[in-house]
Amino acid sequence: MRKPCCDKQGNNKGAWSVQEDQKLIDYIKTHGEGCWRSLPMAAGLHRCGKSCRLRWINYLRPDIKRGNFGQDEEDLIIKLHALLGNRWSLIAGRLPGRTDNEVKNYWNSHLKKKLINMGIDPNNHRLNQILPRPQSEPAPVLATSATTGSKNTITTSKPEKSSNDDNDRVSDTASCLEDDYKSLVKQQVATSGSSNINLDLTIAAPASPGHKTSFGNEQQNCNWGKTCQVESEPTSLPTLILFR
DNA sequence: AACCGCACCAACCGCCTCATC
DNA sequence: CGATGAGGCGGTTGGTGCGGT
Repeated sequence: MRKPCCDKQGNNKGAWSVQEDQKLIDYIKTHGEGCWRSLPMAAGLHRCGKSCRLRWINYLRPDIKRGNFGQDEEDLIIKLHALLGNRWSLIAGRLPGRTDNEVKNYWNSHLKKKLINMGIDPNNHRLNQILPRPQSEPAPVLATSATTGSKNTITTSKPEKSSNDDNDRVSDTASCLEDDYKSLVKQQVATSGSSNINLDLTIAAPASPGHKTSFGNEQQNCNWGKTCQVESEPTSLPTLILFR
């Protein structure tokens, strides 16, 4: 068993003070990110490196966009969650200025409930058949098969952890869905016009500098490493349907 | 005014992956 | 090639604020 990295006595825990924030900002401005383990001592912080990293990435980074999520961001999160499951860092990488923690919190506190209210299972993005839905509600995302009874519904998101260990990774299904996603992107571009949301699924440096994703580590015999360009006509109707 | 429940979100914890030795 | 360290990720927790009773 490995010892925890933050077991050092005397390290601060809990909320960060303004002074601590300033020390961290000053240090990173001067020396840049990296070497989180040695950063606290160098910066004069009584924190573990992990805590410093989290604080910087989730709160102090200058390019962080704070405030409410826009409707386009919401939609994108839902779509990406359908594709990727709880891969928050990947999803956040598609949302400029948003952090994985923020996306995760927003999902858990807002979007999950929203989907449930719409009669959609947030775990698999499928329509709950028994749940009645007000007529005035907009038609939810849904796979064509969910309403037709076809078995072609693609279950993309990561199900509960207990169900299957393989589901804890970017599934082959997800990579197979890339084409569906391309279609969705194409639709989105056609219907909503310009957007500054980065819909590209390139597995590269995300929106913010220094924010690495783990995608490079998860190529898994697929072409995630390539820029996903919308270049071919969809050969079939996309399984996932846009909200709007 | 006091209490309670809920929602939100910052931060922590444990595990995983990758790099290095 | 296994052991170890560091960084990163996702799940969970705890503090705080707010609205309802």
